[in-house]
Amino acid sequence: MAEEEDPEGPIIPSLYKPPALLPIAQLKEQLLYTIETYPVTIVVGETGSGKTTQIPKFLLEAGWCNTGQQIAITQPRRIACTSVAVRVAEEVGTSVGQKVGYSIRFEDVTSAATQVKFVTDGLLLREMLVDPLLSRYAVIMVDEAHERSLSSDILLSLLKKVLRKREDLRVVVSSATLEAERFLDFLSPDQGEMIHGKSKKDFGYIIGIEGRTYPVEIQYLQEPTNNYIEAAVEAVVKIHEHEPEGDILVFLTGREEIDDAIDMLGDRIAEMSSSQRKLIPLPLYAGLPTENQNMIFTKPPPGTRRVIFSTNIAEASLTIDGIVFVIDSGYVKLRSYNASLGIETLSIVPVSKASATQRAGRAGRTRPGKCFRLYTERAHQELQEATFPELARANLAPVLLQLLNLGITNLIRFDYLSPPPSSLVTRALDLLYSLDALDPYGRLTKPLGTRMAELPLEPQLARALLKATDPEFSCLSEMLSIAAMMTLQGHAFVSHDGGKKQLDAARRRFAVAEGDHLMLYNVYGAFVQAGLGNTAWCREHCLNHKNLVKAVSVRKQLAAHLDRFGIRENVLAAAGEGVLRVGGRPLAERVRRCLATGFFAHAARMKGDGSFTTVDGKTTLWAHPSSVFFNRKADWVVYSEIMEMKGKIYIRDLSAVDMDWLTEYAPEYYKIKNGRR
DNA sequence: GAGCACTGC
Repeated sequence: MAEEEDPEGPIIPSLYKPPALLPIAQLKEQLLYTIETYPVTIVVGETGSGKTTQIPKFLLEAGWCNTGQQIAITQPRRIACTSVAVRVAEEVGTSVGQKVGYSIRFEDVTSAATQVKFVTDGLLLREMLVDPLLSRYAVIMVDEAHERSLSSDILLSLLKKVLRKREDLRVVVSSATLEAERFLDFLSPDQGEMIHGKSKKDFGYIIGIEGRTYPVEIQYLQEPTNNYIEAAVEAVVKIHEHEPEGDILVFLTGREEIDDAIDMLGDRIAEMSSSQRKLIPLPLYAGLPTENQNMIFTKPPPGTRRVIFSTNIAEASLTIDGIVFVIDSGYVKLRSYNASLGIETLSIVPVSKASATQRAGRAGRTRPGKCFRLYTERAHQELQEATFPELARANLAPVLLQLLNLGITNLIRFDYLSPPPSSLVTRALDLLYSLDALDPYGRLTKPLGTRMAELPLEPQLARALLKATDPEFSCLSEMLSIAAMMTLQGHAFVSHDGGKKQLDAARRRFAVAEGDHLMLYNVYGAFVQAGLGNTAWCREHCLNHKNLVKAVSVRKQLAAHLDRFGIRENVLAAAGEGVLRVGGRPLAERVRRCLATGFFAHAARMKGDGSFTTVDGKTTLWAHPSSVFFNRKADWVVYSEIMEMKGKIYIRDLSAVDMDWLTEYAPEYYKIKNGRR
């Protein structure tokens, strides 16, 4: 390639300003030159720039796979992998799974012929267990890295290490403008350091690509509002009265707000003249049954305007055609982890500027649009630049377990893109130690720790599952079903027509006095018996068919992992004909004991008023209304999830236990706890 | 007493 293609000469990252943006086709030669020349290329691609589809094609044509290696493009979401793979395969003129394929959990659509592979970032991380240097790839493109998902952050840390070992590897990172320098600086050698004969300034390069979206006019409130739901409905009515045709997308934070807004808008529509009434409100959130979600993708009758009230799902995960107006509340619900209490919190917080920009952009995909922000311009200036990375606010136990399994021993000084607070790291290590996944020296135990790391489950649940084959528990088949159902995170049930009563009645049909885990087990068993394709049965019992099918896949995958460990499910037990009593203990008790071996740290005791307290008696907890213990007596329970919402702490997935079991299965944990008191 | 934003393996 010609020397004069070098676009700007050496760059100084701190002074970097995106050069004039060019459409991707015009940048083909420059992109290929940069990737050839530098180990790291950062692509600043605006929305609709075609980076995800075109860059892999360019690399393929330029012969990057001629040596038999592949090109991997990571995505944070499964849906992106499949849809982009289909499109690129079409453009290349093959069917998916041939030259172009994708690989996501439960679906590997690749073959010996596959050269370009779209993969979720989490799955590529798992692949590193088998192939730590990712030697089968010539180029790895980390797409949407600016979203700062847990997996892509970790992946970048690991790629930094791999780049130091593999001179031939090329890494492409796609990013928003804001983070470009940070990524380049992170992946590059330190000042004065040389890697493969390259110094900081000739290790990487940033390229900007022009987008193909339409301009979006932004409007702010003159005065702040104290009720953004009302303000949103007001804005919808104004747009409907004064603006030309085009659908409206409203960003709110959750289901409750969406339902309220739709009710309020319904009242306003009722007041309108019949010629004005052509306004269709629609809800959109992840928990919505699939058939209702699909209404978003069906064309409305001509002459009508749709108003979609959505959570953050419409910000990046889902694209809706025909949106011309966006109304942005300026808020989002965000999960964070309080390490000192070990409690997750779901709270409503202001969005970042990056989020606000992304939301506004949703109005300009088909023609010029408008975005109405329900806050003042001044408030916007005060927003954080970008959303806090997930790594810095998550429960780190699962990811640390995975890093240990990859041979990374010093987790405190690991080269994180954004180092998490040390309290998060120590809290996670404490938990892993209490679960016997770590020895006193912080090393992964064998085989328990390594097996826990390999299972795609929370560490506590992984431990309980691995304990299920102990003779005193003998409940592997049951624990497999329970673990699979627990990965649905409370989404086994769904109310199809908004009927709360029906939903509660359905839950009661499967409920048992022992608790929620055995209820989930009952649901799983009944579903399998009814038939995997029996959607009518699911509807009748307010069950989410898609999710139950997923549970069946998860169960299969877990069983396959265990099989690899040499742990096999007893076929008789799987058919429900196994030994029901071991040492005089009924099966249900053995399951609850087994759960206690994983969730002993999550114990609580019910008080007279139906609320719970933690073991130290300091914190009041409430059974989530979906629990069988919401209106049923209990003494001690273990739970699998604890979350603070609106100032109240809820526990989910509860099972009744004896206090003695806790001290029996986790003597050290409870000895230490007592010693401290 | 009254309810989970969104992803992923």
